[in-house]
Amino acid sequence: MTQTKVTRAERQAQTRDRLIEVAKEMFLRDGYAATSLDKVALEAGFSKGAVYSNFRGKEELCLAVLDVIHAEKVQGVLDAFTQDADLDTKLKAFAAWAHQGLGEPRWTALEVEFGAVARHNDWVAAELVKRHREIREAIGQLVAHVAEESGLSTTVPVQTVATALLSLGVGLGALRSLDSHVDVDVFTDVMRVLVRD
Amino acid sequence: MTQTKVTRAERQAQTRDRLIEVAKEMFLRDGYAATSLDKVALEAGFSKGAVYSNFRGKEELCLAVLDVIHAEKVQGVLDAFTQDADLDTKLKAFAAWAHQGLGEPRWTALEVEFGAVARHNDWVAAELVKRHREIREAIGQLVAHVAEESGLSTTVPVQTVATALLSLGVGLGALRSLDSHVDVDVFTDVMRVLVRD
DNA sequence: CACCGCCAGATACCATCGGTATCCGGCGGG
DNA sequence: CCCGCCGGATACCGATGGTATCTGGCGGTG
Repeated sequence: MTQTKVTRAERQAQTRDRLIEVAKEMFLRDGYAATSLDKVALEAGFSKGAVYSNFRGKEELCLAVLDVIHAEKVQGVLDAFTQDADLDTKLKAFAAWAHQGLGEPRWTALEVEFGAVARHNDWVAAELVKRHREIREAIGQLVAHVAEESGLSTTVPVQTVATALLSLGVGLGALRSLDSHVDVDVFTDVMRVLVRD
Repeated sequence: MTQTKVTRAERQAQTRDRLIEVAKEMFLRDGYAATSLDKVALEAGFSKGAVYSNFRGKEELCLAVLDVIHAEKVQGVLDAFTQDADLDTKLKAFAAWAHQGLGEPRWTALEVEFGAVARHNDWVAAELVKRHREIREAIGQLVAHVAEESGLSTTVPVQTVATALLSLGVGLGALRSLDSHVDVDVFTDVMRVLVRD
């Protein structure tokens, strides 16, 4: 039985999580600019005041949302490559994941739209850059690990591969969010070329 | 001596061109959302009414701006590859152009930010997709031409190369507009890998 | 156990923006 | 020469992000 014995801090944490959850859905579906704080708060069952009492503003809310999304993405990549199988199986698993990842949800679209916002606020820009560097670092380590494990070498430095894959993913996703005819397999095709030797 | 003998249509065309010119500068410098039509009109020496009498709205103004930018970009690429020299010289010329193209101006940032806007307006989305397809087509033909001329074959289909290069350029530019430490050379590195055999 | 300070969240309000409706003044055809 | 037409100006609206202020109930204290 869940006691109604919840401290104020716990209540606030619940409010915060619910706001992030609702905001994530709306940001991904409608984009950053088209999602108003009023609508997020209302959909979550609160008023705009709740948002401003949990986040410094719209940007900080979006950063919190991006943190959740990034964690999900990292987990997805790890799941694909962690299984005990040969490289081709792993690449296929990753390709399948990338397919549904670059397919419908508009993650990269949100990422780049928010990037435009960040350019007007040094603090937001710094926070976003920090996250991007972590992601590139993670990709680089993963690529290095996979390459070594499979006895392959990359055609260019690992850091270049990481930057290329992140850029390609972001760009491809952004293009695809407009034109679903853009071929998703381009991503894995390029990836194979970069790690082949 | 330039006669003041200008028809009304000519005057309006001048107004339109001036608005596009000013809007291009402000969109690239501050981004789409952060550029208000009031400021554009004022900076151009007109009022907001002039904007709405020349364009259906902010989106159409931005499409006109993108047309100008696209034309400049295409010309830049052609200039790099049209010169009569060996492949490596051409690639170096292109690399130099890409360096200053992906470096400071925030073209790709504008492109992806406007892409987010386009998702809420079918007509705008269609117009943008049309332009993207033309660009990919142009890149594809150029790559095919260069490869054939140099007796090389691409490691993946030409259309894939074109999509990869456009996506990579867009993504890399978007990332770089936030974090200038992201390596520009990634673009040409990947390009070399894709056309080498 | 009663009381009161404090804080999460609500409410009211403001500036700015894209967009629309309406108006004005000078060009150009009759 | 004159009047209709249209490019551009002006006034206004609804929505949005952000700020200031208020309030009611939780939780530490005597």
